[in-house]
Amino acid sequence: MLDVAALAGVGLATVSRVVNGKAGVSAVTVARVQSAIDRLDYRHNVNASSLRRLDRKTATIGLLLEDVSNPFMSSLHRAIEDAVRERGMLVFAGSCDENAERERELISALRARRVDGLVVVPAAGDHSYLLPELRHGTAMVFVDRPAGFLDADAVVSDNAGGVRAAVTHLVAHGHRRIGYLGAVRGIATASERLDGYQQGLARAGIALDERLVRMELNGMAEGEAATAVLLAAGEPPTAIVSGQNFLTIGAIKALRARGLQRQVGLVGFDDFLLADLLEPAVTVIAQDPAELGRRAAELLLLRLDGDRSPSRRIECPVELVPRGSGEIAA
Amino acid sequence: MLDVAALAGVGLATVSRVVNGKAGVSAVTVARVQSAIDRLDYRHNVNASSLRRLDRKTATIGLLLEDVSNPFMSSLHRAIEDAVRERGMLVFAGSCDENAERERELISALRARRVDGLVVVPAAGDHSYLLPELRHGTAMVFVDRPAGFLDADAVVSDNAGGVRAAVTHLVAHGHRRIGYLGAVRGIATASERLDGYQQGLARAGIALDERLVRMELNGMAEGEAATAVLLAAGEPPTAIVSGQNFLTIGAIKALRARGLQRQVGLVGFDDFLLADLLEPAVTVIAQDPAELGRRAAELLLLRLDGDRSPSRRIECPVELVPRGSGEIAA
DNA sequence: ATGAAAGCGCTAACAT
DNA sequence: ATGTTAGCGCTTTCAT
Repeated sequence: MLDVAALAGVGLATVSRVVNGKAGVSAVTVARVQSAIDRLDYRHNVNASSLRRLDRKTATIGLLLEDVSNPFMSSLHRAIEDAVRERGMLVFAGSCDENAERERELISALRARRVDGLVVVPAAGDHSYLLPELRHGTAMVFVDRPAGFLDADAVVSDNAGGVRAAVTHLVAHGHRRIGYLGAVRGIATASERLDGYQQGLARAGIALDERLVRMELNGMAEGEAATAVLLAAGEPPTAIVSGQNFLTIGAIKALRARGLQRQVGLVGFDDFLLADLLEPAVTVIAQDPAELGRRAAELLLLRLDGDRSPSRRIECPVELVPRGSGEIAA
Repeated sequence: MLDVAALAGVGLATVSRVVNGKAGVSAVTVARVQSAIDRLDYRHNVNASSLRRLDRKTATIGLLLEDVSNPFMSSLHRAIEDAVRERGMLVFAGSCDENAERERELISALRARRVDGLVVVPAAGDHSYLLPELRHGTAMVFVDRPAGFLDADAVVSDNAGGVRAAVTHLVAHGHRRIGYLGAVRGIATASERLDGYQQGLARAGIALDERLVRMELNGMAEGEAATAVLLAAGEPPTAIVSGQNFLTIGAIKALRARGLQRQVGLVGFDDFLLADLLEPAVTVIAQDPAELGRRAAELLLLRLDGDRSPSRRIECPVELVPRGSGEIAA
């Protein structure tokens, strides 16, 4: 910057004004500085800038996902990127893998880089350790699940409602023995969805049969194995609700392996690519990850603009998409 | 940091030494400083640190993808994240959407944050504008495609070889009229794959029929439409090779719509989730995005460690995965 | 409209 | 083993 000032024959402050697009510089001076910038291939140092500037802003946010390569998470990612891009902000992305320690490490690294805000898909556990950070003024929004033991903004899907609708849908097709596959209870979404299952049964006046419920499942293989167990039981379910997309795919594999994909009903939480091209096509409760991301980014930007109102919880609707697998009669 | 020094009753430099884990501080002093850090909830400022430090390193890299939410790209992302995580580095991720201008904007923003290195899936076009940056010492590796008009490290798949193998495979199943669906020629992978198609035909002694080739396709819908055109022609192809995963899915839809999915052979470039559960299951030429990412990160870290040797080009093998759609006889 | 100088949080050189 | 000081690139007073 000093070089630019020297070449343009102006003072340091003037270059700073030009670089930051501030008023109070004559057009000729701007042009001179601009050409010096171009000639020297000068690149503004945002880090140094934020160090000195009053608001301390780095125009940078941190995004913590369960896994950047998970399709649901990466759709969230894209929506958030697009939303903050307009403000010239860049996003640090990281994967926590549902690991609380990894989450803390990443947040610590992000803090050290002085990100303006944080969008977090929280791992299970206690997030009260973020209270000082929150109070300090770092904008923070949780997505997909609320933070544990921390009063902070959250944007989530209507998990219970979605699964409730799925159960009701299957009941309407004559099913009474409906199995359920769920992820680790510690994850808020998993326990809310299980609640929805129980509510759905209750509304239909069906007693809960614990033997039809498999929780703590993680990934396709475990979904497949759990489905196999359900199907092998004395009184197997006539339909299954799966609480997560990889579990759904596992369930499909198990059904296929037994030639039961057209006999046993199936509704999965989360839409996925090609669900409509499988046979039968898969009925799902579709979340809208892009919408979740947009709303989260919107809230974050509000906070960054100084909004200090009480924390908000936004619940996005989900949609049951009938495609075939959920319309198999009992 | 000044506060920490005051509370611990030591000098600034000593706190810096402790924070950076440098030798030459007595165990007691370290403990005292550490406890002051904890008490004050002090967080090191990496930006300020890099400003003053000799090597200027920010422990940060930039990753430019076509789209962070594209499954192939996000797998790359994850592999790179994992590789640099061990060094305590964070990654800025961004989507260029095959848009050269967007790429420049992002790179400019990353430069302004003084990233140590760049991993880029380049949009079509001229990348010589990065030469000053490269010379200046920013580590830079291109993945999936080489940079245009810039001599820089690149990690790519064997695109031509993969499509050649696909054609040979179809020929072995009796096909002579093989259609091809490809993306925009400006993208290196698209033109290399088209080359592979022509090579495969040439090796089989089959004359190229331009009417069987559809290029400049973008996305599922265009893939479907192009397939429809091929199938509606006077002498339709008995098999199709698709040069990209979304085009493949489009082709499947078109075949299904005409009930031809068991008559017309299909091999797609890029594996995708559920390709094995479709009927018929889809034969693909599988790339290994995680391996591409690992190799790219490896190269980048070498450069970051000061390697100034001539630029390297690493080509990763691809694998033809026969699943059914590619084994339909002519 | 412009410039000079102070100082953001830190590391490195030089003290001791 | 530890402290003092200069200065990284920048923005912000406060001058003029």
